[in-house]
Amino acid sequence: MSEGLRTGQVAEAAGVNIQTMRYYERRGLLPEPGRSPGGHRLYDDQAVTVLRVIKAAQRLGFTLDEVAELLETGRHRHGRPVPGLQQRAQAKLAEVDAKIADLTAIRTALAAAVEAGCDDLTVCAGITCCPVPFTHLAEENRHTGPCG
Amino acid sequence: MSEGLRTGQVAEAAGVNIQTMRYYERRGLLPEPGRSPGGHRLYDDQAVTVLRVIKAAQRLGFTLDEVAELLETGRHRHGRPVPGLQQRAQAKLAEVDAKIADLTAIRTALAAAVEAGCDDLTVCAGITCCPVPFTHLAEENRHTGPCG
DNA sequence: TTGCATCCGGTACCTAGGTACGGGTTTACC
DNA sequence: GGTAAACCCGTACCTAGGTACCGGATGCAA
Repeated sequence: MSEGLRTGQVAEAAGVNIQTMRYYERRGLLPEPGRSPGGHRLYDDQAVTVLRVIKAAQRLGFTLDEVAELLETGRHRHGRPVPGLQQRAQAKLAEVDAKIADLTAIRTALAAAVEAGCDDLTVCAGITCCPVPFTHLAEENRHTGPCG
Repeated sequence: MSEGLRTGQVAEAAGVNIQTMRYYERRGLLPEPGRSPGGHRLYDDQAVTVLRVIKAAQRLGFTLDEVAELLETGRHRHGRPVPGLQQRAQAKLAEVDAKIADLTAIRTALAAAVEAGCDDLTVCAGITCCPVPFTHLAEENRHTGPCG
């Protein structure tokens, strides 16, 4: 019976381990799929997408809890009003913006290093670019605090 | 003798644990500082900056190994030609650009969710925005591979 | 010189996020 | 109906990145 994708197929398509899928299911990141009469999981192909989204968000430094939040914000349960969702979404948005800003700073510093042709370079030996990179990133500890 | 900052001061200023500093030192992320006659570490205030940079990069999803690479690219040992540095810098740059792109995708989806006023919304119950968010993020597995 | 805060190195422990193993079903195909 | 591959659940184990604890030494002020 090929009514839906089996665990292995989804895992393969998304490039993750089967055990990882079950782990995500336990953590509530991956919705529980239907089952075959014999108890085998049967996914629809959105599962693959979800998995890829999870992995992408993770690479960007979100924890699994944050990813869960992100996903829920995104799917927002179709019309059922989730209280506080607006605020959480706003907060997430700010967080994402901050990350983009930081990455942009890194990007700039990196691009400068590349452009200066660091492989053979004595030019900058004293200018701003050298002593420590990405300085503007670190000027304040705006991200410090209860780490949340 | 207050010739330089002591471990505790630096840790405090950067918002990290003292043990963590020693850990970074062992990992080669934080250069070994000078010592007092009695063996206590004495840092200059750049150490604080470096620590903050490390933490910022980490929040963006870089591993400590990657951060080390990033830092080395940035400081590039003042004029001593490091072979292959150009290439590594280029690669890092591409990586950073990809991250920015992904974050931007997430940002867009999130902004849409906010703007649609998800708290009371039935409007989109069927449109692209709903079934799974950030779809464009996941369309291909461009990041898949040996995970490097 | 006494005393308390701080630091030292070494080792043990902790959390997040997986991954592997084992013994037992289910599926799918001949 | 037989059988190999894939799946089930539960539990144990692993890596990265820290953190905590310990007994002993140092720094510095009174």
